[in-house]
Parts: sequence; C-alpha cells; structure tokens
Amino acid sequence: MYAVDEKGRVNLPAKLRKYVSPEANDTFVITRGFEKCLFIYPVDEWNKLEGNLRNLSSYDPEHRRFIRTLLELASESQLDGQARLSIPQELREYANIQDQVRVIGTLDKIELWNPNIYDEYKNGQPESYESIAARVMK
Amino acid sequence: MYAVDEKGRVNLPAKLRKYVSPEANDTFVITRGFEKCLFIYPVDEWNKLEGNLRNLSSYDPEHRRFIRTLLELASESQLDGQARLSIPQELREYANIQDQVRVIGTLDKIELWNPNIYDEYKNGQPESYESIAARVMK
DNA sequence: CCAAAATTCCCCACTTTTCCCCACCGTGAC
DNA sequence: GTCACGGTGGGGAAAAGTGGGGAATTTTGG
Repeated sequence: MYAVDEKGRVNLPAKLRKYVSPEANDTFVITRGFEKCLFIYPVDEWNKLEGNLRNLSSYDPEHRRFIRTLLELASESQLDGQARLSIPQELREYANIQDQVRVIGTLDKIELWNPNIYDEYKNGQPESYESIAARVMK
Repeated sequence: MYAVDEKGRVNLPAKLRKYVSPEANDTFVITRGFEKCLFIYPVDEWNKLEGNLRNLSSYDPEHRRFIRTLLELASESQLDGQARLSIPQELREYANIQDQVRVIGTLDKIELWNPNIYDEYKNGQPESYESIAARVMK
C-alpha cells in the first residue's frame, strides 16, 4: 500500500523498480487495465505490446474498438528525482484512485488499484485461489 | 517452532538451510501460500515457477487472478549475517504470524505457519493422514 | 495575441523503514 | 571447562518513502 499525494504522484516501490530493465530508462506508459485498475508498462515492454497491436487490423471493428480503448487514456511519463510517477487525473478517476494505492508487480507490468476495489475483486470471486491454482498450474 | 523478533525476522533453521542449493545464494522469494501460510522459495526454485507463470495468458481472467494473487505480496530478500529472513509486515498479517512460527520444509520450498492455525488445519481434516497416504501414494 | 490561471516538473527537506553489523545466550561435543 | 554452533536481541547508518515550494510550461478566457 502506497500513498498518492495531492499532486497525483505515486512512488514506484524500490522492490519493483529493481526488476525494470535499464533500457526503459525510467520511462513508463500508463493506461487503463483490465478490471478497474491501471497498467504501468516500462517503455520497452510497451513497445513490444505496441508491435503486437500493429498486427491487428484496423478494418475489423472489434480490433478497432480494442485499440481505441487501450490507447484512449494512454500516457507516457518519466520518474521524477524521487522515483515517483505522476498519474494523470483521468486515469485516477477511471480507477477511482484517491489517496492510497495497492501496487502489484505482474511480470511484464505494474498494476495500480484502489485498495477497496481490489479487495472487492478478490472477495467477489466464486472460486478460491487454491482451486484456481490447481486448475491453472496443472 | 521458532521465534519471530520485533523486527519480523525469522531464523531459517540450519537443518533446512543445508538443503538449499548454493545457486540460490541465500536469496529467497517469500509470498502467500495455500491455506493461511507463507511460501519461501529459494530464488532458483522461484525462477522456475516464474517461468511457468510467463506461459500463462494475461488475457485470460483466471490466469490474471492467479498471477495477481501470487505476486501481490511477493517479495525478494536475502538472509542476513545470522541466517535470518525479514518477513514483510503485510505477509505476517496475512498468515497471522506474531511471535512464533512453525517452519516446514516441503521439498522445493519452506512454509511458515502460525502454530495455532497449523494445528487447526491438521485437526480440521476429515480424513486421516494414513488414508490420504494410501490414496496419494498408490 | 496577450494575460491570468492552472498544471507540470524539478528540486529540497523531513520521516520512516530496512538492513547491516556487533554482542549475547544456551546447548551439546570434546 | 571450553569451544563451536545454532539461535536471539538490538543500535545505528543508509535507503526508501512522503510532502511541499516555486519556476517553467501549458491551457483558458478575453
């Protein structure tokens, strides 16, 4: 759990920063995620994703919709001197992020959640973690 | 049974340390486990697990949930000079670990339990150890 | 096109947590 | 008894996290 200050800045935990490739050069792309959270991609990871997007067809309505939604709120920015990232207001509103965030590192990106919404998400699942794990990792 | 000191440190018993591969270089990843306990993986074991996670699809809602839950509280750290590991507060809270822990070595990882919760878990099982053994090892 | 307002960004300062180190206690082996 | 090893406790430096002032830039309104 980390603080969001009045200026909408979030500290990226040192533990997670450690895993970000130096190629990213402290630059990140932040956009809306799945379920009401935000995704923060180190630019190098983002570029890979963007490469995949280019393979989609802008003549297919579903592809179009997917690309638009993903890019609509996307925004690139750099860490400040204290390793914090500014989260644009529209994105904060989308994820309902106020003064506290839960930060989750998920392999290729980082997720930001309103802590309450994350708890609801976890508790709202019909199946337990253990039983999903058994199925997924079989 | 081992002590947890005021700083949240736990001594990894010499008996267990003996079995950890030198490749792990005294580095461990600690995260939530199944049932209310914590898992401590030597990094080399963790890396294998992480490799499997990367094969999951982050576009599948169940896979996403699994990855989030597993990584949400995950944290890497090294043994200190006295062969102790610091257990982050959020993880201690999750497993309800206060001043005593039960430490169980389980082949590829180590489990930490609140001693009382572990007893309840054992006693709460409908089937006896012997009859599970018969089925599992058939 | 200019001025006022708002936002962004860069810097400095303070607080809290983590981690590195040293010291101590108890037990079992010699 | 004394030595070695495993386990426990705690002080203090360094790192991580937090808050906020003010210049620079962008946006807005006339």
